[in-house]
Amino acid sequence: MGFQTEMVVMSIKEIGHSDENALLELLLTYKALGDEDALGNCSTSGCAPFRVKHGDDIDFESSDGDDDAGDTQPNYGDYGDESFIRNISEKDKKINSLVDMGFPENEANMAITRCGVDVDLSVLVDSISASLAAGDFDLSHQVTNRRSDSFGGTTKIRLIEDRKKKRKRYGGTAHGNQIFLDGSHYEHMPPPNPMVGFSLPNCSQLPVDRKIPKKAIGRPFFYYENVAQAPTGVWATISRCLYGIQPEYLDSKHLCAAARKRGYIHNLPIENRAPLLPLPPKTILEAFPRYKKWWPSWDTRTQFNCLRTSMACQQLTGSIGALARTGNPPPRNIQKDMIKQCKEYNLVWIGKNKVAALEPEEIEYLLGFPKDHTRGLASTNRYKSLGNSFQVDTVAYHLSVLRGMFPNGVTVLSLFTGIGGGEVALHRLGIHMKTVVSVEIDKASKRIFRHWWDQTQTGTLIEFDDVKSLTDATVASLVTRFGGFDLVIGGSPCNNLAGCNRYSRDGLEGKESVLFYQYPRILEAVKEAMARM
DNA sequence: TTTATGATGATATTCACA
DNA sequence: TGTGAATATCATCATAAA
Repeated sequence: MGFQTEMVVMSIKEIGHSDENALLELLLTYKALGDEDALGNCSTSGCAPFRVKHGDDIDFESSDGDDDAGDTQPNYGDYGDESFIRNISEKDKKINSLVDMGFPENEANMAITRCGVDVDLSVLVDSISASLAAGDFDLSHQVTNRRSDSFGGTTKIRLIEDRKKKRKRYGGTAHGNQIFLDGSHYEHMPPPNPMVGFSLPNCSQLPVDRKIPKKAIGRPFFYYENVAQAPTGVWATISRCLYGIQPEYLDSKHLCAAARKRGYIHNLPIENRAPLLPLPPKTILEAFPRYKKWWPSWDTRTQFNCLRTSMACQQLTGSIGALARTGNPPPRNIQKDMIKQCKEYNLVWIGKNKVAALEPEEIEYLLGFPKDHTRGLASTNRYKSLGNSFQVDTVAYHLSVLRGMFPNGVTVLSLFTGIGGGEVALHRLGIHMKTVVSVEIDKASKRIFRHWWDQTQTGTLIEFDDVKSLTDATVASLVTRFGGFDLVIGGSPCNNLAGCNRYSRDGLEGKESVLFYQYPRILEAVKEAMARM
């Protein structure tokens, strides 16, 4: 039948999800009317409750059809219903449901294999959509007249599947986008080179063709972050779920001494940004002059690579020290091997022929956190929490535009707070936080953030553990209580997106990274609640 | 039970060169 | 412009040690 996800969502919103026959009947009606007439032209699918109307606005539809009174469960796109699957095996029933929605049976089966049989139907829909969409999306940020044509023809699907099998997961050639025989290609939002965002401190404004849909303009401002080099198609999906706004890709090496290639999607103004002062050092030896004494001339590094969550082991640093003693200088081929390891693990020369990993305090400094911000945790946990955090100077540069807009302070909804990189950025900008509603599940990170808050802030801190437990009803209640939010900020888990994950780089449908979908769900709940104020 | 350690590639981009 | 080599990457797992 070839129904689009949006069509399914609209139908469910209209009649609920307990009446399968009525649902299918309505879907058929939509189909008979023609996708475009019923739904508008749509080039989306990665996130379920995303609907594009005719014209130039992009509108979200809340995934839960009611006002969430008494809503206590995570419900983003939740139209799975146990009564729906009562009489037959869960897997078969879900496959049948998905096939009835127009998905290919093999894709439905694969989605259940990927996501498990217990997940909501919406998760399976999103998984299949993302999978199929890889070869079926228009790249434009704007709404186009290109019809999605459901999920493409059978031939195309098989072609995509064959290609996927060959590539195993997210692969591709080393050169450019995948081009199919029919001329289409995978959705792709390659980061620019150089990765300098829309502007840099003390540099002239770059010409930026930036379009923000009407509905996404203004309060609440939002700021979303994740790794720039996510698997192909991930940023296109993220962008679609965040009003089609193009990511601002920026490598923090342009603001500090460590690389951190990240994508940021936000609706903040980009004029009149101001960096934190003093500007942080941009080279290793400016940041840590004491290492100059031991730094060999043949180690030509001037900046660190990405500061990650785990450090080099002693065995590695010891073996590099031994290699360093093979000559003065060591043979070129040995130098090459050593530099390769030093780059990968961000090692520094702390003595004669002696390298070591950066200390947690040094990483705090490079990332723009106050000294001892994470002190109190075991060192491995300090590395982990820091590796997962923002580079404060980078984020502060983007958030700096809020200073003039909210002279009396801001009310913040902070999702995936971690150790509070966003809040530290606001604090260092001199922006008062009247209230922060923080959502973070990791107890150690929560403790770090709470201690920092108690020491530096006078505003109100409200904490939640899990984004999934922050229901639309709770969001509405918070909006009423605090008069809305000025800023919704957060970077969702990158575990399944990061290139260094050798085990579960599963994309946005991965176990942790799937939490991304909570961000647009909650953001939209905030916007809807604020619209009712 | 918590923490530290060492081993575990694939993917995608960048760059040099023909 | 096309090709191959070089390079970078918010990680995870099993196991040992504390």
